[in-house]
Amino acid sequence: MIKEPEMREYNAQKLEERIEDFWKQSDTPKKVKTLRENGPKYYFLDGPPYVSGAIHLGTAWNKIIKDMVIRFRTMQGYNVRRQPGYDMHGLPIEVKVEQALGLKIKKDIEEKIGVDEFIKKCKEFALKNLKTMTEQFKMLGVWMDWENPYMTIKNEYIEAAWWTLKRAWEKGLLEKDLRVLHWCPRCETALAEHEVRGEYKIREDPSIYVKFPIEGKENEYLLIWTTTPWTLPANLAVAAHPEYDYVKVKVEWEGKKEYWFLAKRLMDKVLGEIGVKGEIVEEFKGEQLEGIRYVHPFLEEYPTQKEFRERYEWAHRVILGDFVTLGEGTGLVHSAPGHGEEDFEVGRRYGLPIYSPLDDEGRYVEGKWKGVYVKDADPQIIEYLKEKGLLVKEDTIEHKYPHCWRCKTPLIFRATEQWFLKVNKVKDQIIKENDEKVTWYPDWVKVRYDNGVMNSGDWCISRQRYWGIPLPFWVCEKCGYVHVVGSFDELKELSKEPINHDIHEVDLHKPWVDTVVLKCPKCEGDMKRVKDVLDVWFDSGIASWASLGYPRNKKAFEELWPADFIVEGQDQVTKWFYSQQAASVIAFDTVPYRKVAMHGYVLDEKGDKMSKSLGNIIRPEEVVQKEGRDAFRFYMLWANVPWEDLRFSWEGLRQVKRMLNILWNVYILSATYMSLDRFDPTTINPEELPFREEDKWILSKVNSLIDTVNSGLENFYLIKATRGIYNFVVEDLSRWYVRLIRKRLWVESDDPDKLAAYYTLWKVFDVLLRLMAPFTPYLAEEIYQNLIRPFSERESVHMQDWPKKDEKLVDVELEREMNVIRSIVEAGSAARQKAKIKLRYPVKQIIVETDDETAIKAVERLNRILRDQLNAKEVVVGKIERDIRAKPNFAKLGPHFKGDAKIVAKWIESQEPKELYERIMRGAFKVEIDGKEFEIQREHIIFEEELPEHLVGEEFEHGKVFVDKRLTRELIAEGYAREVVRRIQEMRKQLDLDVNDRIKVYINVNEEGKSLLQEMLDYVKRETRAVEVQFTDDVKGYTVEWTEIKAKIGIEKVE
RNA sequence: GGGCCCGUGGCUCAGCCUGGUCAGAGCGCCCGCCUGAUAAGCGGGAGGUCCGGGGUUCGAAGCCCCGCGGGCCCA
Repeated sequence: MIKEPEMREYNAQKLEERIEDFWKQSDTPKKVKTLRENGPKYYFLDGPPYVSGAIHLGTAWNKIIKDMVIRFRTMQGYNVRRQPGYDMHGLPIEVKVEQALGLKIKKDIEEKIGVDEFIKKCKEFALKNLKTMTEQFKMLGVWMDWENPYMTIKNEYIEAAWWTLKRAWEKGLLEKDLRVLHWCPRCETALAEHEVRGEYKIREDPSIYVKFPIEGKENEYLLIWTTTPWTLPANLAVAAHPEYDYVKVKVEWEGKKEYWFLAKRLMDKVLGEIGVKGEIVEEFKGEQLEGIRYVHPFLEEYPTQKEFRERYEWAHRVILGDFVTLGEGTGLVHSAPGHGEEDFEVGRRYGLPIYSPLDDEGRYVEGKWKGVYVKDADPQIIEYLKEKGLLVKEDTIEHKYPHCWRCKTPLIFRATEQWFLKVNKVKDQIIKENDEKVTWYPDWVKVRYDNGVMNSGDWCISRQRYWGIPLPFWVCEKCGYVHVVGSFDELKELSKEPINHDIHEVDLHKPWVDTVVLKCPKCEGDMKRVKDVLDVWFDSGIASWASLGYPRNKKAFEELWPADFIVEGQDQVTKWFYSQQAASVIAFDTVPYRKVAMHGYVLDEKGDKMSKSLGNIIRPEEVVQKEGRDAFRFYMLWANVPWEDLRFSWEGLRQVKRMLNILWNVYILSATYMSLDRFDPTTINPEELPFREEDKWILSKVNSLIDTVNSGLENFYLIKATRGIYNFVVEDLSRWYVRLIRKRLWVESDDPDKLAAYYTLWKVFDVLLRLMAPFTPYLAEEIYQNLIRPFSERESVHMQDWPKKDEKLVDVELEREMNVIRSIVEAGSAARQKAKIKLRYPVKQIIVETDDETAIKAVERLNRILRDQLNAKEVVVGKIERDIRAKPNFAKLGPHFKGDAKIVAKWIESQEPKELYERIMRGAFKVEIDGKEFEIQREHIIFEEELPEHLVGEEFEHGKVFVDKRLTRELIAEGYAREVVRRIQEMRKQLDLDVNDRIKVYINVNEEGKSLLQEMLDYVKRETRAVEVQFTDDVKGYTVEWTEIKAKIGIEKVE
């Protein structure tokens, strides 16, 4: 049976705690899983959050979306895989652990702490954060398999990475190569493209113009510009664009005549900056400069450069490259193939050496500045150039420069040997597979994605660090043969010393894995593992199969892969969305997911990013504690379209809370009456109930709502679903349906009319709660437990099936008519307000003037609702005869007719208004007045309707609504009685009387009031449950003086 | 510099795909109403160059082009 709710007010915190207990006690999440065990499989893949610490609103948003999807699909009957994942390796953790241990430089790890200990600490740190984050996710009501998350640090996971790399190796998509890459001199490791993305920060650097003397010429120089003086020692060429125009200009420099070469278009700008005047003496195309040899500025200081000068045909010459731009600089670009990507490429074309005389910490290993850190060398180099007379101009520049994503050290470009996945070879296939198999939400993200793929190069996967998946590459010390190990078993097989453990008894991380020496299959020599670990982005890239335990366990993979759905923030478009496809195409020749959705970032109310420095961080706990989990969840899915950034607003959250509160109130109302009447929907045959129009209407509406929510969820247009629910609850259910049926609920005894309303309400809840369960799992459960559970076998709303639309109940025509009725009621209420007749006083007649067929039908069919809501004795469709008055509009006449305005005005006043109205409505016309011609326009005349005195009108969308404001004595009596009743009700409430308590009423009122009330005595008694009403001066009991109605009223409870 | 997205009342956002119902909602503001859902609820009002400029069209917030401003991603 439905019980009277003991919690009258919506207290989210209390309710949610209670439901949390309920779920725990009855083990609901597990039952939900078991229930769907045999359903069709649905592979949801959790993008693993990085275990950096506590979650923030963005992480919360992400998991809220995921949980909603999981619950939705589960209710649809799918057997949803809901394993959460955690990304647990990588530099961010290493950096934090280094800080915690007080380590300054990379060597400290090996020398002060030891790799073993360091790894242990990293692992502890990662596991500790995992635990914290899991608790936070649980707090949000996210139901995932928290006991069984996939972790990238598990041996099986590592094995999956090894297997994948072996696949790449076998397919020739893995190679070791010397290339120029971003390098962090603090972390002492190479960084991949995606790690540098978004890490460009403004910083100040030197900006210098330097002249390189041209060999064999007096006073002729190539003018170059650079912001990285430290790369000059490694300079090997100067690049020019073959098609641009270059000039040789004559300048006065330090009292001497000199000739400088630079791009024509940049001449004025550059010479202006330097502060010299120049005169063009010759012009060339860039290609004509090719081959000019110059004297390297540090030829003497760097013996290696001297060697290059001898050995390489193209060293220290002008070379050609399309990458040269005229945006800045001189159009002659200093090129150091060991320190720049483009320099590297063009250097390769000209057969130049890749020279990068730095150690891992960014210090020169030879030459004049040997041992100096490159950034420290900048000023020294500038000073030295000055001494040599080669520095033309010294300045500084603010520009964007890449920094290490974890330690914020400025990065340097450096040529090193690294391991690469040759993504360039499979790019086309990635795009093709993506095109054919993946649906993107919203669809334009796919364009962004494709552009990203086309722009990306090979993937540098090696890191010279510790906390990561060890690269499974073993190299023979004797013959250099490389073997890629694809599994633990393979490792055992090839190991020189027998490994007598199974996979769970070892830790595949460093340092253990480095102790394993393999026997070279070629020469029987010792093979040792390369020291590097894997780029952490690769870890998550293989999640779709590694999380399933593949390849060690094949079953789950065969049943589930590829993933049906993934969803992450917009920063993952070129990261996780991409790394997964790249890794998967390499391993399986196809993409690993079918549907992918993108969401935005969470910003603060003003649209700024939340950050510690701005002090505008809002923690998920704070939100939950203030407004509750349900409101939080619903809000995050309601505030805006999911792919845009969400400006978190407390005001918006409160608005959602208000909606939930309204729903709660509707529930309290329903449950209170239903429990009082011991309502049981299972004993009722709905076929026999006398449903009213409003019942049919709300049932139609709730069934239409199913469609709305479905299409919103299927298309990841989440606000369509949430706003649909919001509007239904607030507008349809509370503001309208409940308002219409209130009186019916008051009727005592088993009235079929009342039962129809109960049944309707119950049915609406039955559907609505299921629709809301994925969004507000707690509230839906609470109401379900009282209202639905007593009559259902499913012990939780989350075990219910997703509602299916009942076409029989949908009546679009009725929905349309009800819309009209609502707008008529609104207009009628507005008219009443104008006439100053309170709703408590009935009016005689309301006339609806309209030509609209739906409106006419609606007024007929739903007449009772109109009369009821507008408190009118009669509502009819009709036409009001009215007069029109025409007034000259002086505001318009004046400016238009100037001095003649008065004549025109007079003419307007003299016309028959109705004729004038009809004439002007056909368009402007000309008229002759006093021999002059004037053009009269619509705006020149103000038409006023003159309604019959007793009517007040108001427009609605299909016409006008008129209220007859004549009050008869009968009407006044009724209204006055209602005034009195309302006051007595108020007093009953103040006394905290029970709805069924009987009372005696004493009224002291003037004769007029008394006589009015006496006509309505039965009504007053009935409404207030009074056994007796006495008119007396001697008012007894609980007494209140009501001045607004000039009466003193007393009431007494009758035992 | 390139790609994608966004720019609608004081604020937060719908509407744009499929051009034509005086451009909608909520919050805030002002004025009322209602009262056994009630430390709630409801109605009305004021408030908008739909970022700017061109174009297509009988008609543009919407479609096209060019700007401006913001975001993300990439150079």
